Amino acid sequence: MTDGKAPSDDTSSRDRPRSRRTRQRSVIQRVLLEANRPLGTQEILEAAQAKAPGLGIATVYRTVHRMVEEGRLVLVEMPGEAPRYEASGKEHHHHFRCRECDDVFEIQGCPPGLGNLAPKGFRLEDHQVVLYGVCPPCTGMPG
Amino acid sequence: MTDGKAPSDDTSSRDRPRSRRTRQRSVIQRVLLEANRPLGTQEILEAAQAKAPGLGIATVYRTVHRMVEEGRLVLVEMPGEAPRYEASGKEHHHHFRCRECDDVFEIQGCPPGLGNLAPKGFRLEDHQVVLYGVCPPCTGMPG
DNA sequence: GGATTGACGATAGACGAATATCGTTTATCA
DNA sequence: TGATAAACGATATTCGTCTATCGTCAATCC
Repeated sequence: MTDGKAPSDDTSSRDRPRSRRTRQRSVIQRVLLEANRPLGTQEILEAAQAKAPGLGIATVYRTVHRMVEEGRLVLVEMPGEAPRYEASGKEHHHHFRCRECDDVFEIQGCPPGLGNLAPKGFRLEDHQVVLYGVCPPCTGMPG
Repeated sequence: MTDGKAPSDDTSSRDRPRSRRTRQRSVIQRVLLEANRPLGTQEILEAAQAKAPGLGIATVYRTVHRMVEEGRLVLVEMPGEAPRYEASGKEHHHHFRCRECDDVFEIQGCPPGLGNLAPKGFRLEDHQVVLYGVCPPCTGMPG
């Protein structure tokens, strides 16, 4: 123990310094919460810099971690790629990755029968489905 | 062009030096081809060192890359983890990752209805399903 | 058996992602 | 408005993975 401030046992908010509302932080939060798809740290940085010039990568990491801890953001990992982050609270869903633009999109729904895939003896707790292909814009289609 | 040796257009075997059959290489190959699950480079190293003491990590990478190029091995990537490799030529399948021992197992079968998951406008080309849970040994069950 | 050279092990270096550090800026509140 | 310290940007450092280098070893062929 280094400092004994508030005797809070609540792990999710154990005496963290009172947070401040800064321009950088709100811009990053808006970028993430308004995006309808998971974003990587570099994407976040670029989008945020458009509205807050000079914003640094360290602030992106700081803010993203904070939001994950607060439960407002969830980590989205695609095979072989750096982490992305998306707003939490959405319904169970999966993702589609476009091989042209590398963007990741949310896919509603979940294939039935997943519960029967695991052989006898395996305790199935969770699953993840990743679809690969080309998104509408990249196929040249309107929507 | 830097050197114009043999005028071979075959990409998969363009004038590579004649390969030699060494103890290290055959041990690594055996480890991979006899494993019934994808292995990471560190796993490969440890398993191979049991049969070829002193074997180094560089040889693991060299051999694995060579086997991938030769089409005898395929890359298996799990979200947020380092690459694994498994023998190629198997039927279409997916993987189960045990949260206890971190091993990855092959899962036969494929959930139906995957083709209908992608919304209109998305061109679906491929997919990957990852199951998470606990494998039989780790549940304390016999098999 | 001896020459040739592919393959080896050890390890330094490259690489991308993430974290730690530190002096400066600025949100917050008395 | 002024004091306080949270948050900032810049950047050095760390970390894990992978590659390049190089002197030595040994598979292969004559």
